[in-house]
Amino acid sequence: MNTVSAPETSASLTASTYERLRADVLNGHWTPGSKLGIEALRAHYGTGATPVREALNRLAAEGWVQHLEQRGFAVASVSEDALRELAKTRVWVETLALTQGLQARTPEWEERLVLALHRLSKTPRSLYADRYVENPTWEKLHREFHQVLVSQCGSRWLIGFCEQLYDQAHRYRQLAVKKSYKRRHELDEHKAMVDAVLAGNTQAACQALAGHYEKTADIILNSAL
Amino acid sequence: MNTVSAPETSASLTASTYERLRADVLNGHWTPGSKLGIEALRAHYGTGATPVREALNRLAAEGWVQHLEQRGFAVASVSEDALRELAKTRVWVETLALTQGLQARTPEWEERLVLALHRLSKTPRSLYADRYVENPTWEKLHREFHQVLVSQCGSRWLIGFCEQLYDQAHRYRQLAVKKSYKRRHELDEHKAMVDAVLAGNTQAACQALAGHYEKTADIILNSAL
DNA sequence: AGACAAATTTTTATCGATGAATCGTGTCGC
DNA sequence: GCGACACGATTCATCGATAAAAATTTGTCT
Repeated sequence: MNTVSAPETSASLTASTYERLRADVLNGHWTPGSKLGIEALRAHYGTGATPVREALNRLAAEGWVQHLEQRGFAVASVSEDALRELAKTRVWVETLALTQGLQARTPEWEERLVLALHRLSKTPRSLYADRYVENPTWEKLHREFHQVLVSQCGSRWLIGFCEQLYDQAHRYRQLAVKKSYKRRHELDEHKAMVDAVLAGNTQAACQALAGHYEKTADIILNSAL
Repeated sequence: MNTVSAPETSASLTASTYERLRADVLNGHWTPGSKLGIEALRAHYGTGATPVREALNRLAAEGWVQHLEQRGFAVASVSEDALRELAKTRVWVETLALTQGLQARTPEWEERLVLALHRLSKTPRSLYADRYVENPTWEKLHREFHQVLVSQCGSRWLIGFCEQLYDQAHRYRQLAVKKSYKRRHELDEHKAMVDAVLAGNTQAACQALAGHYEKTADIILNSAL
């Protein structure tokens, strides 16, 4: 849709530090609960304290890091309960978004959905067949697929919430995958959702969606966070 | 519940600047769309540029201000469409939260709700009977009431979303009230919700809730934003 | 040894100054 | 008359230095 990457040195230092730091929290590079000392980050990302601090403030507002008044920042912690709550919320909120989307469905949306699924199906989840190595393309397309799924709901707020929850869940997935990667037929699950949407069957679509998220949460929980 | 105010010089400068700035955006002190120059804010809040900047970064992440790369910050703009979308989303999300809350209802929750309504009913909306002057106590209790209403849903995410939406709607209300204040029987509406909840009637509760928000939005829209 | 207090080190929060980009304005050429 | 360009004035983003807090170590006394 629009130009994709290469934010290398483009934007402000704050912006690029924010993105890198965020990505590093998301993919588990910084362990949940661990302290994010200014000096350490400053050195790691090769900037001054100001950009680091501003980035941390944004991330704190978004809930990725925790700000302890007068004693710095720490990576937001994780817990089994929090994951269960997250999964539950996702089912609720995305069911809502999907239901609304179906009530306002258009051929154009259906086409975008089919296309997103097609692209996802053409991309392997892992870079290698024998062992799991994260495939950035798959990750991007997967996020896009879920984004399209809720994009028809007609509320930018709701779409934003879904994205937030997606990213939160993504972190849990990343953390789990580091322990053990479990093969899975997610393509079938995605296809089931699309089929239900194309058939205009709200109930089936929501059920597929709920099943998908519950399964994801179970897998993560079983990998012993 | 806990100590309320007087964050005067207590916390860090960033924290207090954040709170004050946020409050000023919420109650319309800074006009939507207007520029928030660092120097102006620095002077107004009597601090250095750093705390102002960090506060702005948090507010940007929360959607209260807009950050234009390399050209500063501006108060998030408003529009009729945005308000309609906001109201719609509120109905959806709070209906969801309320429904879930009712499915997990407890005597303790009902008591908190009754109490919140009682306190609200004892407080006048305006400080004066003849003309409208915002009553901070009423504002606080009103927010609390709506918070309690959704607090039983079992998802901190959902509760957080509801609060975000409440605060967003609050800004629109503040902006509208500056143009014209319209007397209204909100107490009856609040009572209708509580009654429905106490009766365990999910449908009636959600209907009352939806009506309440739609009416609010209409009043604001009619005051010619 | 354990508890407390003082002294030291580390880290955070904030300031003032500087480099860098944007904006405004006036001039020149067509 | 109007757009391209250059120059100055603002304003933003970032740095290095410093004051203020917290954490850590050391030292003393019971």
